[in-house]
Amino acid sequence: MAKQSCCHKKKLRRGLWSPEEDDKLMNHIAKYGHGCWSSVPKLAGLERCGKSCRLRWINYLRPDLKRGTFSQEEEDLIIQLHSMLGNKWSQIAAQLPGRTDNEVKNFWNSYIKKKLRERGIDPTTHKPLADSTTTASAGSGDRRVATSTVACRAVFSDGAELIPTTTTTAPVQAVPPLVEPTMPQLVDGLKLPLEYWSTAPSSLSGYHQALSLQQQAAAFDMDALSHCGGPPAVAVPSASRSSTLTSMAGLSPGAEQCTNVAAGANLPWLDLAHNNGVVGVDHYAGALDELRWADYFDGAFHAAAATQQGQCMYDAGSGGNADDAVQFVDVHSLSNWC
DNA sequence: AATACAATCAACCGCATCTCC
DNA sequence: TGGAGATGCGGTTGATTGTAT
Repeated sequence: MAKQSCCHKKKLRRGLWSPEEDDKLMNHIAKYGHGCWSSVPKLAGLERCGKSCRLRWINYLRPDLKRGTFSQEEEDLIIQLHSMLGNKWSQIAAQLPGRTDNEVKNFWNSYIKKKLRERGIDPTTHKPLADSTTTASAGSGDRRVATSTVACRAVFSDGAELIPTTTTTAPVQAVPPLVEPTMPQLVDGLKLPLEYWSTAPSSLSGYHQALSLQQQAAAFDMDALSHCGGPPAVAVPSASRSSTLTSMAGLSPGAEQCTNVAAGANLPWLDLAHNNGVVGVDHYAGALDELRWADYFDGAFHAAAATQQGQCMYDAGSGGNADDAVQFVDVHSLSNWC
């Protein structure tokens, strides 16, 4: 017999929400906040499970939701972020104010995925389709092997294609091993230009650029991580709490310390640009682990490696059309895991 | 107008992780 | 320290809506 959900077990209502149910949930949260979700349905007079209430609130009722169609800028940003983060929908959605992970995921699956395929790009690997199949079949454990074989056709959001005349084919073994960085190289100022991911350095310069940034990371001031009034391990929340960000931006109680989340999607404890002290990375090893930087840099290093191939899949390279491309990723926002 | 097919999106499910006792 | 419950996430499903024939 198939395992049944909590709603089944408790014989609770399932399926679409009625306007009356929405009203009840809205009114309850407006008055009391959601607090413990499992107690919300009872307190709000709903025959739903807490999980269902939470989902309804996050995906539909939250007052800060944007709704409507995605703009070209949002679409470009989603593609960029997906190339770096993969299917980390909550993290991607955190960079898009007013959008939910579910919304972004649906948009990706129903629209962007198809669009990329039509342009000959594998939506999973963000590499040209034919090429990604060959590299995938190689099944190598060394990601640099895969990226070093990427073809150089770039397809941009306006449909333009760019086929560079030269292709770097430096043997992989000639490249010194990249040590996966532990903390953002994104230190220099508040915003990281996306040109970093899309510039076309020659041969090994991309590697050296990454290495240089890696060295910067070693000198990165992470003391700022504790600006929220506590040791980093406490102040820096887990990545798995990312979606809490957006709910905190809403009406939930106890969100005072994060009110600027709603305004600018920035966290006070991540106000890195205003602190120039230098501490060792090891000092915050625990916090780093919590932040799952590896998840981020796994993708980022893909992109850095791709730069060695003169590859710019989506944006700024389209003849420098700045209007069409998302130029910056807010570094702080990339760290918005609350 | 009726039907079939495709696209969209809200909601569910199962699992992983976190928190509390 | 371990277990139970709560929470969050990503994948998937299914109902609804739109479009083509």
